[in-house]
Amino acid sequence: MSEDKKTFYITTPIYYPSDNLHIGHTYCTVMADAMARFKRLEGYDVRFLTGTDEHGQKIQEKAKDKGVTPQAYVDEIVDGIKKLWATMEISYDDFIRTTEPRHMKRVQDIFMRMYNKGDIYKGAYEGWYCTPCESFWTDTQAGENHVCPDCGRPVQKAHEEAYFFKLSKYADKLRELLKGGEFLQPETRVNEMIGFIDQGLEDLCISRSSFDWGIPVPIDEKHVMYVWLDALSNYMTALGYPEVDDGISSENYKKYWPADYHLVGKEIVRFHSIIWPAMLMSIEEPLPKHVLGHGWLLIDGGKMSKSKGNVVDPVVLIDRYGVDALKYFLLREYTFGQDGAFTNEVMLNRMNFDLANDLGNLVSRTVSMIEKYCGGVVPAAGADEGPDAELKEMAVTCYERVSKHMDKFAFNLALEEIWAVIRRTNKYIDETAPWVLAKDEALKGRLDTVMHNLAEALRIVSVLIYPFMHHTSAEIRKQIGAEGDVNWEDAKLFDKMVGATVKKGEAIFPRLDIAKELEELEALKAAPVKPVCTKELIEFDDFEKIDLKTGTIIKAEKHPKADKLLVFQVDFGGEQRQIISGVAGSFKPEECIGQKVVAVVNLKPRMLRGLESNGMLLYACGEDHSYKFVETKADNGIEVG
RNA sequence: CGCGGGGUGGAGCAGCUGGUAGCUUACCGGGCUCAUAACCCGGACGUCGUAGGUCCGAAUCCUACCCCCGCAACCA
Repeated sequence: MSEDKKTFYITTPIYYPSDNLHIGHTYCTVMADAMARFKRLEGYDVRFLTGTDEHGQKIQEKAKDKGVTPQAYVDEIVDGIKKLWATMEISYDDFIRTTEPRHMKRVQDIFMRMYNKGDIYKGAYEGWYCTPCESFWTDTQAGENHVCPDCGRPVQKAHEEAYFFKLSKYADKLRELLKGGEFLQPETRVNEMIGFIDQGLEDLCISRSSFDWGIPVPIDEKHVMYVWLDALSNYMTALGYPEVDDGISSENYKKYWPADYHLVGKEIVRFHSIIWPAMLMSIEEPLPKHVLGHGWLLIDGGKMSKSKGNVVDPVVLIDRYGVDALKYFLLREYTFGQDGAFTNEVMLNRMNFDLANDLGNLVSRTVSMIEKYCGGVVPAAGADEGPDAELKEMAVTCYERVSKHMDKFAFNLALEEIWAVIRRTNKYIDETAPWVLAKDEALKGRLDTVMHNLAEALRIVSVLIYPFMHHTSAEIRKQIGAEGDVNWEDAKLFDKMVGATVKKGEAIFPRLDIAKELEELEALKAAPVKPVCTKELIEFDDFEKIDLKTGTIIKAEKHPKADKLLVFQVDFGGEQRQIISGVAGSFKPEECIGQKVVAVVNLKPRMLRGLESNGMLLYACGEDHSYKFVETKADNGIEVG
């Protein structure tokens, strides 16, 4: 029997353990977990994979800064990630780490398959090199000013020998794949990807020799593989593909590949819908059925980032509100594929209104009444009356609506349907007014029917919410006395509870004092103490070389050919200069006029998009690129030192 | 003309394979007392960014424009 079960293979991205995970990673993993649990409940043979992508320059550097080996560095962070998933009871079947031998050997094998196919060639990769840091940077990383993102010093254009994958060769097939309409969702991403292909695919650089924390290229020991092959192939290597001589069977590959769904963030949709299928085309293996790009959780209207200090730590929220409340909120509040605003207030509102008021309170009042009116035992029902039929109908058909939404990963709508049943049940209590029935012995039969229906409705709810909140499901079942394991088929029935013994327990979701919680959450996120000095020490002579002078901006305008640049004319009391700054995001030109400033005036002149900049204005610069002028009260042209 | 997303009652969102706008919350009024000051009912509040167009009919399709926000080869 179980041999014939339909399989369902779902993956999350493998996360990059350069820092601890935040709520965004949790969001993605929670969705995958809910889907995996749902499919298991529906009877599928589910394989759920998550893991970590542990190689690369950034991790090598972080480890170096910390004075540990890269392996030791990632081990510690991965340990934290696994603990987080354990706390949240993420039901993954396998956790793959790209530093594991089972993965590395297989990636090398995949490389060789592509190489032997003639899809990999040696070429030169062009980029920017920072000699003091010995780091290689891409065009984007070096930015318009061509400086090292790390130390801020100028970088030189440089060539690095590297291996390339003939991505361009697959452009037509990829376009066809995307136009098929089934592969990539949501659909809005499809046009984006086709547009990207249409502007011309370049071959992909897949190796690096400027760092060595990676999987060695099998045919050239000077190189390690760049993220593409290394990370993307995890989805197969974890299943034991390809067969290599290490005793791990590829049975799982035969069974579960191709993947049903790769769940990914919108920023890596491109890699999963272009590079990944191209790789698979090269090694002639089946393509995943679907790539799903989910949206981001935005904080204060912007992306969460460490430098802004607005990273939301899931551990804090779990400690305070519990795993289920957090999962419910994440799944209920946001629409798959779209960005959503995360605020503590939105979260606490959901927890209070939906969980405490609607569900928690319903459980509480139901169990209390059955104890009070029926001696704690769920009675048999009499004939339907009044709203009985409507309640039953809504409850026993809810699974259909939930399934329909889950097929589209519309977790929010699935939960909304379940909550419609919960609300209907609350309403049912009002309509039937059991406390009135209880006063008249002649109405005992009717009272029993109502109590029975309430217990059944709650039992169905306990089944339906299982994939999303299995603890809550269990707690409800305990309180209403539902026996046995959760079974999807039971969501279709309305007569399982007669004779069950209810037992009032703690409130499953205590009501929160939102104002107080908001205050405490705010206090918790008190900014971590940052060291004042973040750069290497310099000699006094080095400092002496910098010529700082005061001045006043007398003219300001946008750079005609650049979005981020403002062109200032600055008066230094005698001499007037043109200085360009990348601060268009922080100021409007007109509001800068008359601004007193401090400038470095012995910086070598530099052309910026066709206009010369003669010096540099000083700003207090937030890491999120919000600038504030360093002001002075001195007259123009005064030496600063 | 770089690419993309979005602009819907006070707030946050859904609707967008076209047929006179829906959900949660807040607000006002009422009901109930089994329950976690919860629950239930009713009400007010929107010319669906702007201007055109297609159509018997558009928030939903087309065109132009305005305003926010991301991305521009690796931060879910």
